[in-house]
Amino acid sequence: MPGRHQLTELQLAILRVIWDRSEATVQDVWEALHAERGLAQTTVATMLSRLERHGVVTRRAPPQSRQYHYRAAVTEREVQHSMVGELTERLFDGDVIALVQHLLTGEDVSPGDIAKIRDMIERVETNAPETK
Amino acid sequence: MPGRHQLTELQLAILRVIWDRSEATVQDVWEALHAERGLAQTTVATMLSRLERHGVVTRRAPPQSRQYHYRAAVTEREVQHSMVGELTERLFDGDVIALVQHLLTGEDVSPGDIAKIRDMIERVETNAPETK
DNA sequence: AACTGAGAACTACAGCTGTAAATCTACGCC
DNA sequence: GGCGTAGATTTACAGCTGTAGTTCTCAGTT
Repeated sequence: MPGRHQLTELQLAILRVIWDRSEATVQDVWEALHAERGLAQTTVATMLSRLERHGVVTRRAPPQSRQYHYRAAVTEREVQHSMVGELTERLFDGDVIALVQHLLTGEDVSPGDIAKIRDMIERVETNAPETK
Repeated sequence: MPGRHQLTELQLAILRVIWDRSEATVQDVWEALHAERGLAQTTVATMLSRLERHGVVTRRAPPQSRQYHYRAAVTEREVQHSMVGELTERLFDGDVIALVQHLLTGEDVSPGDIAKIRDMIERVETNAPETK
């Protein structure tokens, strides 16, 4: 039952590692990130502790070892939802349509993308035609 | 020629006041915000100074008074673009389509909204039919 | 039982935001 | 020309992130 999450770049990178393998140790996360970012293990450990304090991840030590295993307490979808929601609120006054319009009229979508979106809409409309 | 902007809620609120009237004093911003947020004038002043330091706004004192007038150095559209871009990068690995899909399949868009988006797409496709 | 090493926990610190009190400064008035 | 005051500037501080060194602890090895 997570509320609003505003996660930073690094926090997301760490979470992504955990999501990918559904459970990870400090070692695992460090191995996955240190090539790109050159972080120290203690940095990763600190971050994971804080994320736990914030209820974003949970941890537990398996019987034989005292090495903690971290699991996500929030799904990627939940995080996406709350972060996109927050951005929409802040930047478009909560108007999702305005956000979509921004995307469509921006220079980041190619005509091909537009076509894809059109198809997506078609699918959504036929699958959920509860237009009542 | 502004680069990446990651603005916070308060910073955006302040900018929005400036955008709305194209030029604003500390007083103006304070008047617009203190009802909602109960900020002190000095708080607003501090924020505006820092925004100026970051190049997000500029200021100038008109001849007769030495009360600064602040103007935005970035447009709302630029900010939207860079913030949405950043979010897309972080959360959807830069895949705009994935973001749109997230929006379409989430519970925030009603069937009516979907229809609006369909219309928008139609307009975009006919206006810019460079599908070559 | 003492020793060591791996991993966890604690401590530290700079830079940022939000918040605002305290202080400086210069213009217009008596 | 001194003085009040409006507004700007300076100073302050807590809480957060990113970053990491230092220290503690316990389990297994001689």
